[in-house]
Amino acid sequence: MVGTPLHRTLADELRARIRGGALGVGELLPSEAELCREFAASRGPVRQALAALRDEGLIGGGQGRRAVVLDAVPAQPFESFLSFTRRAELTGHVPGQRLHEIALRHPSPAVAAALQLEPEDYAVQLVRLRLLDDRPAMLERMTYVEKVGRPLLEADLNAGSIYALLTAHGVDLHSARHTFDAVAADELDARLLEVAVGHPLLRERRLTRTSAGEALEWSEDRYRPDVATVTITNLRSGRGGFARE
Amino acid sequence: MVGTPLHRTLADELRARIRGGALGVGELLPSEAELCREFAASRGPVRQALAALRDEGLIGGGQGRRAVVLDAVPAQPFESFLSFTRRAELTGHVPGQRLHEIALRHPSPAVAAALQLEPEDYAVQLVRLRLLDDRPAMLERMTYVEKVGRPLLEADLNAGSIYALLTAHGVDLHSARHTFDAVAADELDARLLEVAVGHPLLRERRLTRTSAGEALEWSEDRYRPDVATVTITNLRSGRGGFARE
DNA sequence: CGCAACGACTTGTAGAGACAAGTTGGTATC
DNA sequence: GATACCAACTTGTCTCTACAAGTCGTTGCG
Repeated sequence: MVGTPLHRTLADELRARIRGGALGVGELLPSEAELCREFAASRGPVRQALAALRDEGLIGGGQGRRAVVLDAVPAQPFESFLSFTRRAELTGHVPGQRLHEIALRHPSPAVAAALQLEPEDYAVQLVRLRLLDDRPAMLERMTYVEKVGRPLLEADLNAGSIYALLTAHGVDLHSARHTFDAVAADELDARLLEVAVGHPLLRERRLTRTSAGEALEWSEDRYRPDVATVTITNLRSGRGGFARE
Repeated sequence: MVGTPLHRTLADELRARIRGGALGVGELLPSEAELCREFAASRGPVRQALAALRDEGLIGGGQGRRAVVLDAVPAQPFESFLSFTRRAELTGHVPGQRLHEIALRHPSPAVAAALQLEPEDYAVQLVRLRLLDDRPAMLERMTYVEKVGRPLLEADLNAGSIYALLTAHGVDLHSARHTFDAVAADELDARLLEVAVGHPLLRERRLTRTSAGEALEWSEDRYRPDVATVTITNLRSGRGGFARE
């Protein structure tokens, strides 16, 4: 693999050992010096890789103490935050989707402003109905900046998770800002979600950014409250979890 | 300050500049080389400090590009998660409240189950209207286990934050689970929030626990979506922030 | 036997240097 | 004027060195 930074391949290798069971929970990792020898690297990249695993909650440790494997299956708060598919699977439901439309067009001024786009820029917009156990659960209206959205035009959007597709394309999803409120169902909502016009729906508006702070995606999701809700758990000190069900 | 690592004081200093307004949102940070000169440090600690701010979502940037301030108000995860009062103050609004009723009674079976109470146990229940800038914003129906709720019976609930009152009494609030959906306004909602019956409202149901896992509080809050919404920020690796406005 | 001191090992912190890779703005050319 | 190119600047990555600070097992003394 040419082009991938050393610290990254190192982190991937260690992650694989932990997930694969070569390093069990509670076991000690090799010391930094040993890792340096093994991978013929200096301490910099080794420490960078270990810091990454520490951030993910995979390993712990402290000054003077070797790093220890904490958990083989780390919480993936971010992934489950963004992926309806992943969350449905984790809660034992069968996710599904029906693409309503996909288009390449100039977004409306409001959406363009959220994504920091110029009036002449294009964006990929799609409307998709999400299902839980074959029942209409959520209607998502998503807008991607052109560069990110291009691959979606050729993908089979009835087949899988957009989140998985984007990360597979190397898209750098880093942070997301979610705003929740309630709205009355409009014409389209009512038809696709199979409720009456005016029925209360949970609305989630989301802006997703890269680590550089560039906006990538603007999404407006509307949930049928009797089929799907959004759940968050937060601790006084620690990472927050997130779930949809 | 003896004993604190250089990269930490550096991060603190930069954080202070951003929060204090010396570095506004959208502004570019000094380059790494400039920071090295200014603090007479090498690039190591400087980069460590910048990485910390990046993790917090305060700054962005990329290879070849200077770091840029993304957000001046970093997440205050737990406190702002629970306190309407605190959040309103942070966003520059004036919070208010009008107590509708407070009672010591046997809770309904559903609420008793959520709080793991026996049928003969008492609980303190209150209904309170929350205001933002004197406009009705949210109606909260809260239930506390008797031991925790007792002090509330004697407190002036029109004056301040219950969260602040409880922590002042040494109550060990540790984790909270929030579930969001949408409901139609009922009779009481409509009268107090000044909307029509059937109007869509954002509903947040919350179960708060001690660090030992005992349930303390069950709350059902209903937001007027045109006055108040709920916002969460989550990062790929790091704690999620939370805000109401 | 209990305990303190020591030493080997480990991670945390910091400095300096070097090159790669990306961005930006100015300049020369067509 | 539009475009291609280049040079300066900036961040990303990596190496090497050095010392501080913490952990832990061992050793020797009381």
